[in-house]
Amino acid sequence: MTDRATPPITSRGLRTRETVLAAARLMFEERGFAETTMSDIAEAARVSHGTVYTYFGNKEAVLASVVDTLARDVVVELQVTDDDAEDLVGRLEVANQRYLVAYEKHARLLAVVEHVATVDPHYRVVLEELRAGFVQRAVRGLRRLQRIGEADRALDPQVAGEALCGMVESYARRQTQAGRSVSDPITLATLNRLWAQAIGLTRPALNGAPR
Amino acid sequence: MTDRATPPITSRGLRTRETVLAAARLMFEERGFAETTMSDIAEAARVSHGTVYTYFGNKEAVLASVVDTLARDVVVELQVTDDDAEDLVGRLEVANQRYLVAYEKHARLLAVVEHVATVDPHYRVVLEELRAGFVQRAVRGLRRLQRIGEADRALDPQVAGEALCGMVESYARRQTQAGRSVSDPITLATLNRLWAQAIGLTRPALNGAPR
Amino acid sequence: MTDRATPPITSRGLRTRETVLAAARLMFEERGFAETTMSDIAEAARVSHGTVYTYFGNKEAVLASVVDTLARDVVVELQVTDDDAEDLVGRLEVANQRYLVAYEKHARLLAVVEHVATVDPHYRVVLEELRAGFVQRAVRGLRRLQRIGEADRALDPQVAGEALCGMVESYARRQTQAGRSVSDPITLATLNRLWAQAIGLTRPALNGAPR
Amino acid sequence: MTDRATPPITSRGLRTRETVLAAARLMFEERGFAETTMSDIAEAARVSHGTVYTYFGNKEAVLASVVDTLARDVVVELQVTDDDAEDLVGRLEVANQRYLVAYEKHARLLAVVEHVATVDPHYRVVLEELRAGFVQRAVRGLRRLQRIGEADRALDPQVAGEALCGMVESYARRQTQAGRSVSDPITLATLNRLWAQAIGLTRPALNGAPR
DNA sequence: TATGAATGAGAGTTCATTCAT
DNA sequence: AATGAATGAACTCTCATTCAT
Repeated sequence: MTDRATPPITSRGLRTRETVLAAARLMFEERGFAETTMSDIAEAARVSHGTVYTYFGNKEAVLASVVDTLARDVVVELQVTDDDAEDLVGRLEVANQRYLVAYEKHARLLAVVEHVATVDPHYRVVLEELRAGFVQRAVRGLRRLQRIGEADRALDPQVAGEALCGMVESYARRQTQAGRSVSDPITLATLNRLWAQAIGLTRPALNGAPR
Repeated sequence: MTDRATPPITSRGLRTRETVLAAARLMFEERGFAETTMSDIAEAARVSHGTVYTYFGNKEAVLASVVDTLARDVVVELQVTDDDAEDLVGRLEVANQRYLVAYEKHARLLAVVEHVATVDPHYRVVLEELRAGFVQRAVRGLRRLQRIGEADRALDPQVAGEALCGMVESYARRQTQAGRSVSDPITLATLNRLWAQAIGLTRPALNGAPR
Repeated sequence: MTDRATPPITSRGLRTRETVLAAARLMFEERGFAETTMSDIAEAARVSHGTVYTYFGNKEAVLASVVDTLARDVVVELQVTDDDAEDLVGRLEVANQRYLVAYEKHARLLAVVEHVATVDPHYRVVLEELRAGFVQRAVRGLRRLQRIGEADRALDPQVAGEALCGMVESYARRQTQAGRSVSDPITLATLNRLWAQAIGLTRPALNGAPR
Repeated sequence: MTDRATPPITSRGLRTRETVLAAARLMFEERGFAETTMSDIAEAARVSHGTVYTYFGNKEAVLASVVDTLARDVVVELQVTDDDAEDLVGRLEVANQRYLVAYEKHARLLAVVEHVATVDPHYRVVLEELRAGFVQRAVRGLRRLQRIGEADRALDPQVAGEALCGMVESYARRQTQAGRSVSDPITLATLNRLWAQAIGLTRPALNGAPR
């Protein structure tokens, strides 16, 4: 009941904590949360059973920490610099590429989070936030294009933004699950073209055909 | 060792089996497979603990049966009649609507299947097959439109088909998870329009703007 | 609790009872008592689950009935007629042969009884009685031979009788367990010769060497 | 799946393991293997339910360990030193005594092993090996006596050896089961005399009559 | 008489968590 | 800080037995 986990003070403790965290992530990815035991984690980290409890109050806390790290990483990886803020299409393409790469990297852990999210609302929020950056950029980009008359004004930007981000994510998920890579240029080009045409991007802005 | 579970013979047995199956589906949807206990199922079905084992050899077998029923239902629900085979866009719209409705109905169970699929390859196949009908229809439709010059020939039909189906599924998933309905006409119209424009459908074939 | 088992009245009932009994014996022999389930018995008898309870109040009662039949059979099989009552050695040889044959026939069930006897004293008595006939004949025979000066008078007839019967039973058990037959003439001859020499039977009474 | 039972490292763990093992032996002896529950063992060892699983992967493993200990003990207890290797009869008498004492000590556990051996061939081998030493000594002894003309050459030494060892074991079993001791000098003397006479040992080698 | 559905006590086993060292 | 022993609640599954038909 009492939270017996204390933050590590010595550098040795810090190292151990990191080791456990890394091991936990690996195991969660490999087996899912419910199917991973604390022993699995301890074994993978090559520490004793009880050591995990030195740093984490319980199994839930381990997951929370793993997901926390994930969230931090993803935010960084999806960052699109503001250079060349006017090239909206170019920014979209960069964002999509970043997204595909990041998704591929974290796909297995994301699947775990998605599963626990069906039971624990906290993780629903986390997922929401992870996606928010990607979606909001898309929605805002679409709005701007509609305003300057370069995108189909008949589309609800929120619905369209979410749907198109979903398209990319969904494709990434499917490919990743099937063990196929998703960061190849052809896939990227096709998705970009679908996206651009879907929002009715007027021709001049469009790059050449994929392949 | 031996499969102690026998199919019911009397109508009473049949009724009980159905009750258990329905209860199991509810519990799996609510808590996921690993998090549901056999007692949960028995309680929900208002039968004794052991009765579940009268009809299902073990927990896995219950899931298998639940998913089997799901698969049967989905196939029927996604069926698009061959009437008006020439109106490709109309057929696409019908298919999308069917899909959204079916997805909404089965979303929670599908999430469960998706989770167990990460561990058990058998369920990967099941999911694959569930999606196959929807995706193949999309891919074939796109190919036909490309051939008659009414869709963008620069697109890889397989990638595009999968991506667009993914777009619809993804949208449905997100909305459903957030507790929002997905079968309203505006959402449908927007998704249809995105789809149509994405594949570069020439204007005449396109219905009016959504809203 | 209430003894729901009623003795069968119709001939059809009698037949069913016999079928169940035979099936039970087979299963007990094959798996032992604890490892045999009522379903095993029902299945082997090709009757329904509940039918067993029509004739036997519970699992214990089935075993009791099986063992009862066994006891009756064994008594008959070990019977040595009183013809030629004077040829003591001949009678011994006949008794030994009878015993070996009977043991081989019932070995597997006897092993079961021996096991339950470790827990249930009732079966200890049953085993005692099964052996009693064989042992008593040996003891009485030895006493008579000692009296007429044809056997070693230094032996305690009770100990010797039990030990020699044990020798035969033990040999039968071992051979049977190893899947070897025990009713061949060489084995019999060797055991007879050991027995005869052990009690110091004076030469004239002894038959020739085995082989 | 994985063998969660690890050998103890600390002396405390070692002590606990021994306690559990001893308790298990007691319970197996008292009730047999199938009839003993893991809770019985835990209770008898005064440890918690789960502690048994700390040291033994499952119930089978507990039995295996108990039997392993038994086998080691028996080998030591049956050892007959090679002193006075020429006094064959003396050695036989020592071997018999050792055997009776050892049998009495382990009778109940042996009965358990004999029962599981009917189902698990591994234990058949174990029993075979336990007896092998005793039987082989007898067979070899008899062969040597036959060669030097001091034993009945008409006997098949293998059959005779097995039968006579069986006689001793059988007697020990019966007496032990009936709750009587077996290590008294009269029993021993009688068995020795029966054995000696059975193999036709010529008089000079024979010690005086029992009693 | 016979059937098969239903029951529930109880078995083996797992594993998150606590504790003594 | 780290270890490994110990715990016990909770789980899956079995099976003797009862009951309605």
